[in-house]
Amino acid sequence: MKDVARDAQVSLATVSRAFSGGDNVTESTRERIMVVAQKLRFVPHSGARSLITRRTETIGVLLPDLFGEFFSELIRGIDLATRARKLHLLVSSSHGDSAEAAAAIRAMRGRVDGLLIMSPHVDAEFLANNLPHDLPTVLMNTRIDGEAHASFTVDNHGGAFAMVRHLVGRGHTRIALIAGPESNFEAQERLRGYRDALRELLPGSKEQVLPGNFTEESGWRAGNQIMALAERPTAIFAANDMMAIGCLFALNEAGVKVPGDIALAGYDDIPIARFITPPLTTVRVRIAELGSLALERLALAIENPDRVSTSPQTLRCELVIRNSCSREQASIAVVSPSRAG
Amino acid sequence: MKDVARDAQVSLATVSRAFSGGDNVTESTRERIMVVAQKLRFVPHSGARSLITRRTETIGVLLPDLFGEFFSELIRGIDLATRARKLHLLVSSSHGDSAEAAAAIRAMRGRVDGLLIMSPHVDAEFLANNLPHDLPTVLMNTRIDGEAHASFTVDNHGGAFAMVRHLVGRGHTRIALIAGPESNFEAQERLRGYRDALRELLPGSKEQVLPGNFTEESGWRAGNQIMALAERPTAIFAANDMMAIGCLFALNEAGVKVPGDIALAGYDDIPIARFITPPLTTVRVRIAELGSLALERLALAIENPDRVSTSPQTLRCELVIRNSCSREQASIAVVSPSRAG
DNA sequence: TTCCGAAATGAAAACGTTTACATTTTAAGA
DNA sequence: TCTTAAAATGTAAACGTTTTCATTTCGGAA
Repeated sequence: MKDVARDAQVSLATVSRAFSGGDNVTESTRERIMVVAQKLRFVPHSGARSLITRRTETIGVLLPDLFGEFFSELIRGIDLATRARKLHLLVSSSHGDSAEAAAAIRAMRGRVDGLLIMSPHVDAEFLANNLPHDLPTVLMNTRIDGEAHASFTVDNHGGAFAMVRHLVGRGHTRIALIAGPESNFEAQERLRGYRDALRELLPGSKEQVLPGNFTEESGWRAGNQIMALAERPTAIFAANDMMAIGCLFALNEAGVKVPGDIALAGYDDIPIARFITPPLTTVRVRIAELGSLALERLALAIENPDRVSTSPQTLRCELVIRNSCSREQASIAVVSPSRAG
Repeated sequence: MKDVARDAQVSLATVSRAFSGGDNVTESTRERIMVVAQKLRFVPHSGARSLITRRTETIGVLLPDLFGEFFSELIRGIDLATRARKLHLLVSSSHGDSAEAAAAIRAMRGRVDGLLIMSPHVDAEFLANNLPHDLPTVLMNTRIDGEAHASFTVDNHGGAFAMVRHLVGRGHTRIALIAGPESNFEAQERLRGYRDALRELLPGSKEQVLPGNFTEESGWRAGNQIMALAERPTAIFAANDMMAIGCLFALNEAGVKVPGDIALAGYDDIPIARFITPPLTTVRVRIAELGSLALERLALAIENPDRVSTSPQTLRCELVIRNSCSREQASIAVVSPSRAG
C-alpha cells in the first residue's frame, strides 16, 4: 500500500479511502490510485483491515456433516444470502461428534463475525457451554436452550402430524413409524408429531415405532422387522426418505407391493424421492430457504447487536403426495403451522 | 492478550508462545496461562496473527455451483483433507458466470493461502487473466492452459471410452450419445471418448450425437428425439446420470422397455442411479477423492512454493454395471487409465 | 482580490499478534 | 560451590490497515 501511495503521489490515508468506503475522494485521484494498484498488483490485506475494524466480513457455518443433498441444499441457500450481502463463508463439519463441534467452534472464534450452527445431535447443555456469548449466533434445527440464541426450526412436528392425518384420511388405521436416532432433535420432533396425531385422530389405536438411524440400511432392517410382524400395519411412515427407500427394498424382497399391499411415506423430499418406483409420498422441507433466512437473521444481528431478537422461528413443511400411498394424482398441499414448540 | 499476560504474570511473548507453537514454554506456565485465558475468554485475533505471519491458514474453494450431490461430495472430500491439516475452508460459487467467478477470485485474494478452483465452463484465456500468479492454485476438471497451474482432472475420456467398449462388447452397434453443454470441458472430453471409441471399436459406424445440457429435462427431450428417429439406436449413452434419468422417462412414456428394447447408460454414478428402475449402468467418478487429492496437493504447494509441480494429474473412473444395459449381475470393473490429454 | 466554508488530503496513532535478540533461570557436571 | 550450556522468558520492533484530527485546496461570494 505504501508503494501504491508513493507511485500515485498520495498518502496512505487516501489510498485506504479509495479502497474501503467512497469517503471524500476525488474521482480523478481514485482512478489514478486504482491504476497504480492494478499495475503493482496490490491487494488489501484483510487481516490488517479486520485488526482495526474488528470486522472480518465472514460468517462461520457449522454443520453436522457435509454429505448428501440435504446439506448441499442448505449451503446453497446460505451462500445465496451471503453473496447478496457481500460476506464470506467459512464452513466446517463436526461429523456428528460433540467434541469435534466444540473444536470447530473454538477454531472459528476470532475469524468470523457470526456463527450459523446446525447440530441436531447435541444437547442444550453442550451448546450453552460451548457457544461463545460474544458472537452473534443463529441455531438451525437445534434443541433450544431457553432463548439465549436466535434459532430457526423446521416444523417437524407439524409435518409429521400432517402426514399421519393424510394417511388416516386415506383410511389407514394401523400406521407404523420408522423413527430416527433417539438423540436427534429432528427425529424426536417427528416422533412427537406422529404420536400426537395418532392420539388425536385415532384415539385408542396402538403406536408401532421401529428404531432407525436415518440411514437406508436401518430402513431396510425396519422393513424386514415389519414383514415378520403377526399383525402388519397398512401404512409405514419413515422419519426420513432414505429409510423409506431402504424399507421399500425390504418390502420388494418380501414380495409386498407398494402401494397396493401397504402404503409408504417418507420425510424431506430429497430429489431421489421423485425417481424411485413408486414415487414417494413425503414431506417437503424448504432447505435452501431455511439457510437463507437463517443467514439473513444472523446478518441483521451482526449489524445491530443491541436490537437482536432471540425468539425461535419456525418454517412450515409441505405435504407432497405421490404414488407410494395411493394411486391418485400427485399434488402438493401447504400445511398450516402447528404450535411445534 | 495483554490482560492475560498481566494476570498470568508473564510477558506477551510467552502468552503468544503458549498459544501458537509449543516453543519452549514450561508446562506449568503454559497451564497457568491457559487457565487465565479461559477465565478472561481470551481468543487470539487471527487477523493480527496473519498480519505478521503472512499466513491465513485458510484455503479458498471456488465451484461453479453448490447444487446437487456432485458438489456436496466434492466439498466433503475437500473438508476431510482440510481438517486433517487443520486448515479452514472459504467457499464460494460462481453460478456458471465468468464475471462472477472473477469477482469471487478477487474477493478471496488476501484472505486465503491458496485457491482450489473448479470451473469447467470457462476458457483457458479467462483463467490465465484472472488467476492470481502469487497464490498457489490447483484446478479441478478445468481446461488446462499449458502448465501454469497444477491441475486435477477426472479421466472423462477414458471413462466414456470404456463405457462404449462395454456396450460394444454387449453386441451393440448403433450407440447414440446424449452430449453435455458444448462449452463444458468435461462434456467435451466425454464426447471425445465416445467418438474415439466408436472410431476404434466400430470402424465405419455412424455417430449419433444428441444435444443436452446435463439437466434431466434435456435428457427427456433427447429421449423423445430418439423415439422419433427412423432408425433407432440399440443403446443410449447419456453424458451424465441426470440426463439418463430424463431419457428413461421419455422411453417409459413411449412404451419402450429398458433394457429389453434399448440399453441405457449414464455417467457420474450419483446416488440416485442405484435407486431408479432399472438401476443405471454408469461410470463412477470418485468425487470426494478428487477433492481430497486436490487439497492435499494445494497444501503441499503452499508449504514449499519453490518445489511445486504443475504437471496435470488424472483420476481414473470405474465402470459400474447395473441392469439398465443387460440382465447380468451387477459388478464393478476398474478401468485402466487412457491417455486422456 | 480576499475571505469563507466545504471538500479533499495528510500525519500519526492505534489495532493484536509474532519473532529476533537479549536476558534470566534452570539443571547438570566438575 | 562454581561453571556452563540449554531452556525459558522478556523487550521491542515490525506487520498493513483505518481513523481522528489537522491541514491544505477549491470554488464561489463579497
